[in-house]
Amino acid sequence: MFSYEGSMARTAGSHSDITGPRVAQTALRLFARHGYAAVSMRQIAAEVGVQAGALYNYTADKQSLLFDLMRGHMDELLDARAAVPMLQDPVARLEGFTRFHIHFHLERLDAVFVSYMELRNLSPENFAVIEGLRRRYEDELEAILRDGVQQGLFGVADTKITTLAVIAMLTGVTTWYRAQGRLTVPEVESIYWDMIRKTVSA
Amino acid sequence: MFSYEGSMARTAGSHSDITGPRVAQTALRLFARHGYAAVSMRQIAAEVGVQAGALYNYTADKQSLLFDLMRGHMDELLDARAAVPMLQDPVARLEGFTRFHIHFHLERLDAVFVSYMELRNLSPENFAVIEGLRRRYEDELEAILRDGVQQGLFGVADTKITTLAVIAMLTGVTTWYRAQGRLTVPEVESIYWDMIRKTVSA
DNA sequence: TTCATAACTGAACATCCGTTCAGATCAAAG
DNA sequence: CTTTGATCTGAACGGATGTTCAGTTATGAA
Repeated sequence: MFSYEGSMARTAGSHSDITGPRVAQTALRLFARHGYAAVSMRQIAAEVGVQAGALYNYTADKQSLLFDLMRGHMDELLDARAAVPMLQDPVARLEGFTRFHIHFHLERLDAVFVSYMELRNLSPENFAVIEGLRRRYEDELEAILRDGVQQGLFGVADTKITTLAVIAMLTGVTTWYRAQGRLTVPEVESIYWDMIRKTVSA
Repeated sequence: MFSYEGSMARTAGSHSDITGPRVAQTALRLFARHGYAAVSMRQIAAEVGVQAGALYNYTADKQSLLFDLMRGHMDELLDARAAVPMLQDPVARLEGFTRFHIHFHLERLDAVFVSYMELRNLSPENFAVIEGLRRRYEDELEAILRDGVQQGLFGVADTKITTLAVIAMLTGVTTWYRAQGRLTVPEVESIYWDMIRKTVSA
């Protein structure tokens, strides 16, 4: 009389609409926490609650898993940005960009972390894609600064460098902000906007 | 009659004063390029020109290799900073800090990259040590800002946040600056100082 | 020239890695 | 109830991982 508790096949209640997103969420969290190279497919599978082989119903390989997460993040970023109505005044546009950048990134700490730290773990072709999307996002900021300079509203020595400096300052908020801290997101936005406003002032 | 070209022991010309530094340099370069977790002891050994086992004459284990590199970098940072004569005027101190930070970091791109990206690969005890050193460095900037605010020279809403924002902006220079570019290091220093000066202006 | 020791090799250890796949079981449609 | 396809298991693949160590040779001092 033998009884096998562990089955060797499809498990009760299993459904790709549930497992699929769980694979992505779990991979994102583990990649953010420990790094892509340090996380094994078996670890991801264990946290999802399946065997490692089952992951390959949802991704072609580990590299695609990383790339799809980063690609999805960048698409979300550009889509969300495009959904904001375009303004005219460079100062208002810069304030809008600043506030958008901060709250968008603070709501996606894991994705931001992975999208920056794991660039070197992308294959060359995948890297080129992500890099292109990132560039597209930064180009808007550069355009804002250029327009502001042209209209005599901003005092910026080098537009390209200032673009990267502003992005670096803004993204840096993700290293210290925690939701349970003393400041709300809008308060943080205002503090950074005050700094950025002065940084580019004439 | 047999002849063995490959020896099984100490190689001609081998000396720890030469191999030791080469191990450290090679590990730093590979960790910066591919990440700690993605680099194997055998890869490091191959680039140094020894077998993997020989590395253990120079480090207790892989974790110590990483920690010693980061620890060495932070010590260098604090020592180099301490060697600069202390000034009185907060504005002059902030300019000095800005210029120091930029050229020190631009001269050590690999070490900067590793010291930031590989924090999560440190054991908890090692992490605490590095974190403490980093905090000590940032504390000087915070003191400068606090003094400047007290003397009415700076207009800063939140000293702690501004400290981190300034550091983030400054360190961001390492992501784009390359030695063969169009700007010299002093020129880059001046551009960033101009931005920082305005960022904290009253 | 002798000899201690510094420096390294080569092999081995147990364990982990990403990925594949035949087969088993479940879910859902007919 | 039957059937089809979706979902997962468990085992296996070849190879890589960090680390240890007995043995071997070069070095440099005595």
